[in-house]
Amino acid sequence: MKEQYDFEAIELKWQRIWAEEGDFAVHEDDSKEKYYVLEMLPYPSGALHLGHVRNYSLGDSVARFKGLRGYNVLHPIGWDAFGLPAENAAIRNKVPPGPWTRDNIARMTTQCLRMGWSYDWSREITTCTPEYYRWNQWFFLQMYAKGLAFKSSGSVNWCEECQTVLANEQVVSGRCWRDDSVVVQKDLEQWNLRITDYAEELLQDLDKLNAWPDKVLTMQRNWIGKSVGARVWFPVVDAEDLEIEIFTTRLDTIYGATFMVLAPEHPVVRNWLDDSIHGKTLRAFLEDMQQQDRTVRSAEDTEKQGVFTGRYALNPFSQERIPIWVANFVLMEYGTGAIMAVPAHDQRDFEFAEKYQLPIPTVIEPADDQAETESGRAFPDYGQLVNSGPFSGLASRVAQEKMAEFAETEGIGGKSISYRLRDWGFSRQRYWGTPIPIIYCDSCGTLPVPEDQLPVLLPETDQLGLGGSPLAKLPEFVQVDCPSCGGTARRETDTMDTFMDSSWYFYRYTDAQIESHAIRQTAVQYWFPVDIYIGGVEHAILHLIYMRFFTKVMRDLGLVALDEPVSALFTQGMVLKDGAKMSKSLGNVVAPDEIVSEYGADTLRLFIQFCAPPEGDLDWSHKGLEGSFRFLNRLWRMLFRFHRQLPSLEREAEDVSEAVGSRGQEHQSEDRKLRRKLHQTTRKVTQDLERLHQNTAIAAIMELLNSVYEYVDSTEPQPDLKLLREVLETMALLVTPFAPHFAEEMRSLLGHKVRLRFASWPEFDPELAREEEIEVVIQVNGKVRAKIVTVPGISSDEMEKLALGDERIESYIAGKRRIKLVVVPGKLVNIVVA
RNA sequence: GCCCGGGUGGCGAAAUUGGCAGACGCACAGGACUUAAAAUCCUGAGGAGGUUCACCUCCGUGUGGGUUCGAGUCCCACCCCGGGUACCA
Repeated sequence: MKEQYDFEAIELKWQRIWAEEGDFAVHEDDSKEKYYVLEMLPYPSGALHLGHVRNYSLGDSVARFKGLRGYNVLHPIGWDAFGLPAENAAIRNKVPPGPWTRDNIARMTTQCLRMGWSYDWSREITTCTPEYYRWNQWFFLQMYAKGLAFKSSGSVNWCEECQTVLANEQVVSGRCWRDDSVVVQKDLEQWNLRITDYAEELLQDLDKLNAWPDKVLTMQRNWIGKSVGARVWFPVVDAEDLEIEIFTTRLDTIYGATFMVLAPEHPVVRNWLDDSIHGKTLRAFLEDMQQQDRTVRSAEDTEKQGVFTGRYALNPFSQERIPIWVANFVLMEYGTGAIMAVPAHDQRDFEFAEKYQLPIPTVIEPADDQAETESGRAFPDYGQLVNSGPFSGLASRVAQEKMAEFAETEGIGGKSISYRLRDWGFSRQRYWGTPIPIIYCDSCGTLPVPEDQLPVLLPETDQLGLGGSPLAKLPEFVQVDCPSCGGTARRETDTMDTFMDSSWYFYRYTDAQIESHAIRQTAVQYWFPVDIYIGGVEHAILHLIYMRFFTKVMRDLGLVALDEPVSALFTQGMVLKDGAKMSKSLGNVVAPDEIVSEYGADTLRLFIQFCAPPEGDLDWSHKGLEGSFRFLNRLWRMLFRFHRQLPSLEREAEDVSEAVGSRGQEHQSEDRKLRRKLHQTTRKVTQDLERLHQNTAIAAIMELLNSVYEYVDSTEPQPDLKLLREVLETMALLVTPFAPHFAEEMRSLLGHKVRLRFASWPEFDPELAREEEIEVVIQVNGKVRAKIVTVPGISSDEMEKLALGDERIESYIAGKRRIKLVVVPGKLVNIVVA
């Protein structure tokens, strides 16, 4: 054993052995309980950053802990390799996306190996390979056949200068990030996936996800945004058969609807643009709206803007003629893209009505016990109906029921449920993604690519310049024989949203090599559900809802027998630098490589898990790394000091009394104290790891090491070597989840011939962990006035007696009247006096 | 704007259920070792004030209120920071 802790030699040595011996390769084994640890797969952006290090070190600590606890652990990794950054890099650096991505993967793989994470690399997947993405295409075809994939018009950010679609990220305050020209909204035919068919189930099944964080459940619930209300058709005056459908959650206010508002994108608006009086202003307004960002447009503090269309509708309840407006604050994506405006009882409608001087009649009055309406504001609460024809006098809730019934019998509407959730806009006018397997034939129409012709290969190209869909510019890709008539046809040139790739990859891990099918069902049956899924909280909505949706689709296709793929979710906090998300554009990325070469992977892994709780954000600072490095060195020195003297493993079974007896009685209390600390620490670390409190688990191990130093000091020159050996043995196991190379080396130095893979997590004895004495706090009027050391299990009566009898307490209560006395068993006495 | 989080010493943080606020670590200070320094080992420490120091008092978990014998923890209002907002992943 060397005196110095040579982390590099140790880490490289064990990484080699783990790989050679295949320590992390797993297979389905019915004799063991399985445990599937999944971390969100990385996007190969270039190099590992500290966010990755944090995520995967946490996952690895869980995987190694569960492995030591006897589970058959599946711990896979792969690459989310399609996406926009590769295309941006291609345009910037003139490197095609394929090679760029593959280079990044190679580099990041090396970095992962250097970190010593326990992945089963034989299951590695890369989503940009035909072996993977052909199954994206296959799934798409199944969904197309079931009507779950469909085309519809959708609006995109369009840059006239580049003649191309921009991602939201590429729009910087309304302008193109490349040439600073104004971005407009443009309608394009787009593929969609019908996630809204599953809206109710996605909402209901959130209740099954007991081991998901509440905040994620809440966010998803709000995202799905179920609202119960009614639909009503408003006939347009002087337009035969034309009716506009609205959705409202406040049918009870319909007599107060004095105008209608349509979203600028509403289809009926297009037909009114030629109106001789209003057409011009209408066209100008719509053009204006094309340049207004959608999130800004709907913001409450955004100035409400609108124009009158020149048309009127008939309020089907009051039979009043009401004007139809178009305005920025109504969105096509929500509800029906049209609202009945009730200015007296909706704040946005109120502001709009005031601005454009529309009538604001009151139809709801507060019930007697409610506050008066505030003037200058809408009254949005429930109350009692007035000026509402036959419904006047009813309470809001009752009126909603009666009015919905009325609408139904009259054939003018009825009860309805609306969701905020929109269908999944699935196509991208980009190159670096999975080609959508669709063929357009002038005579046969839209046709799916026959399954036996999959995959539709993405051609390797560097023709990425500006303008339109890159694939559309590759004739050899576009031209295809029609699978039906054999004539000349065109391929779809849009590619899939990359969220497709990450919606089912975790199934593929269970048999990553299978060529005949997307997944092997027996493998999925064995490994699923995922026992814990660990990833950044920034994925709380999109990825995690698409993934849930996809599982339900797969279930309905008969592929899996699951409603939900993931039983427990852990959302990790972000790694920040100076209070902001680390990103290349901010130039605040910290590279782990330097840290690894200066301190080693174990120190980095240990520190990144020690310095903050895993669910909280971590503002990175180098300070403190030294402390984790010091801890490992301190442990190393203790080992070095005693490793030659420690009783050998072979003699471990021999009688303990021999060793203890020979050193007499004098240090028995120190021995007991250390043994107690050992069992307490094992208990604490075990419990903390079960609830993913890695930071406090590490703190506990540090405390134990401090106790060992104290023990060695106080028992000098005769520490109980048998006990010392037991402590060091246990510590090797306890640090394994955080510093596995160190642990492996430590065990080998202690004489173990078998590696951690064959070891077991230490047990603790609650008897030995029990404290000999406890401290009871005595408060007077809630202030700590004394502390009394006593025995565990003391009764409440005795505690009270001790408290009242304590001389320090006497001066505080003497001559005062006792009002109350609270005893918390084993902990505290509070005497309340006046 | 809307939805979801977070705010505790000089710093990262801890505090399973409402019960001693500040474990553990960093930085700092002092001591031991050393010719010296580094490293190491040991000790100290929330802030203010009093006593002349081993004791005591008050203040203290973003701000202001509230519930409670007792609040970092629960409730109400507000301020600041972060994430998401459907084409970044």
